[in-house]
Amino acid sequence: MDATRLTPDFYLRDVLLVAPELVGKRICRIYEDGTSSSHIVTEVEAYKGMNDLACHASKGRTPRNDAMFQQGGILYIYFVYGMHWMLNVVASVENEPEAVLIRGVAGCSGPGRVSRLLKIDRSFYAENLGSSQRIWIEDSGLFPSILTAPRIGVNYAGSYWSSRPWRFYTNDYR
DNA sequence: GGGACGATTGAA
DNA sequence: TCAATCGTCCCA
Repeated sequence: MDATRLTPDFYLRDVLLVAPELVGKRICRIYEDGTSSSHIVTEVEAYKGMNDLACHASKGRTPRNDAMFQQGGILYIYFVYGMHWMLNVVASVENEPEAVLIRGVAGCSGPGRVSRLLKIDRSFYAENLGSSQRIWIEDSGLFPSILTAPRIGVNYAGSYWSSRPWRFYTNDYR
């Protein structure tokens, strides 16, 4: 079923390589009732290391962001605005805190909506995409055209970091 | 213990 | 334009 599941080495690279390559990949999910779904990733954002003031890791390692400091290939899940779960894929090697926020899949735009669609919650914190039986990412064989833009909702990080073109998306699957 | 704030969303 | 809503983190 998951013969094309991405292997750990895919994630153990710089987040600025991993993030754009995740666009067009297929995110697969098996739910508790046995049903399943898969969706093509259409929009992501890269958060890169302790110097990136928009990245949670810039505040130092805490229980909340610990997953981002771990080896790539796991999920970093957090809760914001009192109501939304954010789904992130951890990239790079241990102690290089980098992650990719999944902002949209085909037919569903917005990070909070994606998590609601995929029924993501705290229980997915640090879930391993290489071995999980309920969520993983597959190669789709697709090669969408990728566009870039500044990241959304990070003005608090200052003009330099908020203007990095680290949002990657495609319009190929609308 | 108290308070500020957020990688958002949906409605006014 | 603005309220909803609460976990996390900093300061006292």
